Amino acid sequence: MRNHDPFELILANIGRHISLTPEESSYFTRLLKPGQYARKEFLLREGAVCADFTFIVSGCMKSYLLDQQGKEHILTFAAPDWWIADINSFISGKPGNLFIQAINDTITLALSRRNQEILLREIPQFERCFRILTERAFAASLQRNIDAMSLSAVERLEKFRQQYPYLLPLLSDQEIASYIGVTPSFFSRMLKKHDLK
Amino acid sequence: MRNHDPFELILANIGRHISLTPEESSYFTRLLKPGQYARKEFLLREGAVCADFTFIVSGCMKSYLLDQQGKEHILTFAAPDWWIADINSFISGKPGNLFIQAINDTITLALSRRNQEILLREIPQFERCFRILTERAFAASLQRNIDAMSLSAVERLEKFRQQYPYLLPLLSDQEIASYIGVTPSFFSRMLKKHDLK
DNA sequence: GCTGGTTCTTGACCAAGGTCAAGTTGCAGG
DNA sequence: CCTGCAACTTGACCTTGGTCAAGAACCAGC
Repeated sequence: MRNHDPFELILANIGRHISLTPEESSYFTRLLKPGQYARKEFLLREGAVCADFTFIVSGCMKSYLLDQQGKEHILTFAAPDWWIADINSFISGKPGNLFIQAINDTITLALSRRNQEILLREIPQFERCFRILTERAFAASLQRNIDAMSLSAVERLEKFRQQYPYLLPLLSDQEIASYIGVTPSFFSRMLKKHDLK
Repeated sequence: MRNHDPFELILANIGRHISLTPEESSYFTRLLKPGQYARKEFLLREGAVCADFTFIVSGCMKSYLLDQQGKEHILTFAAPDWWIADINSFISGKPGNLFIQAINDTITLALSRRNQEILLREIPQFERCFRILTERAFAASLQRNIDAMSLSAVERLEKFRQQYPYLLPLLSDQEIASYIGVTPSFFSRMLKKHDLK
């Protein structure tokens, strides 16, 4: 029997941090808006306000920005069971500079800023939940800063592969190159030179 | 008349996010442990568990790591009214790899993990407060990732100077160089070449 | 007013990674 | 089965920033 409850994954995600009664769970899920995105479809574009905190049910998304020269820099990937947003825009309510785009056909659950506020007011435990989620994301982001400063491109690639093995089959070389911060041509040379194919 | 209440700054910091009764304020401040550090003194060393979330009352601190080649990479500076910690170690309870060191003589207020737990249990509003603080720190960290990927060294320096003008008189060139991710010798050349002195 | 340690500067050389353009390969749609 | 586009590769050359070592400048303490 397959998984017929679209909320099973997100409730398990939340349940790792707080315990909800069935009523609370159902209150929560009613605040979520299901969405689906075809491969390459955008959830958010540069200049738009990021109104939602989005949970990935299946598929995969990426957030990236275009620099002054129009080059794409990938900030994060989001696989199932992860959240994605342009945090800066989400917390400030101002237009952001990130794109969020589906890498694959993707099914999502969106929690809008407004509904998040309602949720936090009605079930204050969620403050705790979001604090913990944010702490972890923050720690991961700091680690990425450290890696960018102290590791070579090859080391960053190795680390990426070990850390996110399940992402590898979903991503093009270009996307991995962008995430670790090198150009596609250097990435290609790097694979060859170090026999990393 | 000078500021005689050592808790004034931290209460204002908290008060930007939540409203406390006088009783709550006093409950909170009793959970804080005052500390002072002489210039160059360590609050935390590599391999130790970071047990405290530390608020800077006056002075200035930095967190950094040493890479495999023994080079120092500064992750964050903390001026008065800021918090500093090795978040990774703090949330996991495991030994971390950061040093936290006073740049100047510094006065601090430390909230231990244990006391934070008590605080969160007794005054759940603090969940909200720490969620917001963490969100902001996370957003800043993401922005730093973006800058590292998409800006040149000179651009990163300019941005740093604009963003933290009050830090400049406290820091040596080496420290700024380390923060923006270049060597001291390249930093020196960079200043000369672009007349940035 | 020395003396010693930092910090900063500079020169000569080096290496990691970028750029641009021209192929190749691969594969999806018709 | 062909066409067309996107992804990947490769060559020639360039730029940014690193390394190492030596000297200059700047204190702080005595």
